[in-house]
Amino acid sequence: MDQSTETPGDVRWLTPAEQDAWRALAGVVIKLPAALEAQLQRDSQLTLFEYFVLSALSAADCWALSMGELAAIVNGSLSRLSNVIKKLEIRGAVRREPSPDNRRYTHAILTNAGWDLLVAAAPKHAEAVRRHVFDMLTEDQVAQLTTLARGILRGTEPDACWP
Amino acid sequence: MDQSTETPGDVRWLTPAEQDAWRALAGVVIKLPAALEAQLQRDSQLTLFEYFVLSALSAADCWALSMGELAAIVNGSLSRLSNVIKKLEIRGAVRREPSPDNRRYTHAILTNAGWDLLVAAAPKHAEAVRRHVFDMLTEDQVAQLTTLARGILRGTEPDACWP
DNA sequence: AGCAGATGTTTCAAACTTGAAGCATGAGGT
DNA sequence: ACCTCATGCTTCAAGTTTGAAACATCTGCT
Repeated sequence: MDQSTETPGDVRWLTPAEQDAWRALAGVVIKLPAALEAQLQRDSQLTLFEYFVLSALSAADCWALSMGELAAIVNGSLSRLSNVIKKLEIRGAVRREPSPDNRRYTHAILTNAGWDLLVAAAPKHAEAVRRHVFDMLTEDQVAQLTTLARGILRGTEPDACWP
Repeated sequence: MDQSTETPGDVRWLTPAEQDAWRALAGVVIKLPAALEAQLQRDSQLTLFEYFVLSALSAADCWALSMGELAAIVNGSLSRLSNVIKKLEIRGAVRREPSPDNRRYTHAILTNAGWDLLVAAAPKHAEAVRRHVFDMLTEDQVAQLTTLARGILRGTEPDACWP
């Protein structure tokens, strides 16, 4: 409400080169997930988020993770995850049970049916990722992409700064 | 529904290097917009999408664009845009009127108040983009990013292929 | 043991998004 | 001129996401 007191003199605006980069990056950030979602939905009736969830569980010990751990891995809020797990549970792809150690924790556990669903979805999803991303890049560019994206990710993590 | 007839032999899975790149890119695609949204919301009560809308209008001739053009520029569905413009209109940042040429077209037009809102929001938003993205990259990396992102964008555009 | 607070998850209402259906205006054929 | 279809936008219902509050379990203090 009070940003009219901003002193414009000290703003570091983006350079033209940075503006170009930002436009391109913004496009990717919007369109890439949309394209992958569309493919997953069409071929496997899965959301990208649901796919990440199944994928994360399949990589975990005993195919099980607590809701909190899982939410952190798939970058989603706890309440969003809770709803999605509920949906996947109804579909039979996942089951929930309280941790035997500490009954505050709910374990989300991949079922065999969930594994089958993931296995069925994976090939076309991998193809889509390849088509949309890696077919467009040289090997060197893949290495660059990894470095770049990790750099940006580092910049996104520490949110504890106020102007 | 019929992907069980998939022959797994010919799937080009991702290489380990590609998997690394994909994990990093997926992180960026999720977290970067979330971080920018949070800042805009906090400082200017604006969605990233709303910011894009105001920004696109401010760059247009006469501060006006038809709904369809605007939707294409900001990468949103027409119905989403229609709702958002309605909200911005209530807020006084935008006004709508039918095109004089062809009354099927609705022009969304930036108001002075909308311009002020954008100008007030821009400095902190630019700072956020800089902090989250460009402060993490060297000048060379910015150039790489532009090329990479444009490549990926090209891969995302032509969606007219079915397996 | 008993209780205050911390921790992990779920639920609820409000806001948002989506796709389909509806509405309005124009263009093209007869 | 009339009718039909195409085009541009809006609205509606259904589904999703969010943040806050509720709920349940555990921990540590007395």
